[in-house]
Amino acid sequence: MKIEVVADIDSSLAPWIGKTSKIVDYYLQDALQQHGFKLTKEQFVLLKKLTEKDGLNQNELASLLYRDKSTMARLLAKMEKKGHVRREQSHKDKRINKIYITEKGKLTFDKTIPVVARIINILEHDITQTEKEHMINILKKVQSNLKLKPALPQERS
Amino acid sequence: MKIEVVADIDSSLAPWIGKTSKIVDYYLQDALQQHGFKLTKEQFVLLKKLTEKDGLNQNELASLLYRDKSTMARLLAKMEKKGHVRREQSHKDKRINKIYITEKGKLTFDKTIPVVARIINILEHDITQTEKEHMINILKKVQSNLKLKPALPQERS
DNA sequence: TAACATTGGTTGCGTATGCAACTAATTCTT
DNA sequence: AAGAATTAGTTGCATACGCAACCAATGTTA
Repeated sequence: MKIEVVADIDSSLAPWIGKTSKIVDYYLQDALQQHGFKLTKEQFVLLKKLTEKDGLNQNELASLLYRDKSTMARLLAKMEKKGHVRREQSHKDKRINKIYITEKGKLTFDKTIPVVARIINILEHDITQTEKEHMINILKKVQSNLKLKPALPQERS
Repeated sequence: MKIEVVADIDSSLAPWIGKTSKIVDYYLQDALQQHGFKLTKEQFVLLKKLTEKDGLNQNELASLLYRDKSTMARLLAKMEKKGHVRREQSHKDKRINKIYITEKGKLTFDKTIPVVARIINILEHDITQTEKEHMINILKKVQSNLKLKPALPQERS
């Protein structure tokens, strides 16, 4: 009887999603290191977001990247020290730090893109466009199923 | 041109898998805390594995759960201190610690299962069995696409 | 306007994670 | 059998993560 429930967990989506995500992260991280970029996956994602939208504050970034504001604060501190990112206190509201990507950050990001793109190509090998879309739809459904329930740190990405 | 590549990344599977996994983890963690279990998701997964197979050594567990042996060592130290797990040095090979789940560990695990099962039910709401199987197959394909390439810490789960 | 509430950001804490360097035990080689 | 290589586990280090408590600035309300 207990065994049934355990089997249920195994045949559910959750462990598959989790495990696959872990593997993807691992390869991405590995690729980023091997090519001499001292970027972590998280730092790459941050730069990507900043490339799309500059001048957000820390909370907004945390929200968009689905992390706690404290995590974001520390990530930004590291990135600022490395010179990839600039923190600028707002004049109107002195509580707010607006975040901008620097030239160095842009450069690093551009150099990193092909590496990431390569991993993505590998990982999607032999998967059709239809399958991809189908899968993304199911993933969206999983997300919205969970979004309905309790409260998350913040919003979506 | 750069924008194209960025768009490529966004429409690929990787970010969807990652984000969904993050959300699932978050809910699982939250549910485990809310019900007064002081278990983390990792600790739950460890107990689950031990329920299925007792007496493995640390490296084997690390391998099965897809983590570095140092991470596993520390997780086990915590679980041992809590009394969920017992570490027993092998007589034949004194390097090896065989890991056993304790009665307390079993009890905790059993009480936790319904909580996890509930999250799984929520997350799979409105997803058909066929869709589920289809999705798991694609996830398997992603995993094997990546497994072919460089080297991972260890083996599969 | 003074008191209270809210908001953005920081910090301490506990956990998790992988890598590299290390020790002790075991196995392989010569 | 002695020396070399391998293996299991540990530890230091850096990063990441969320929560809770906190501070300072802004907003709200009485």
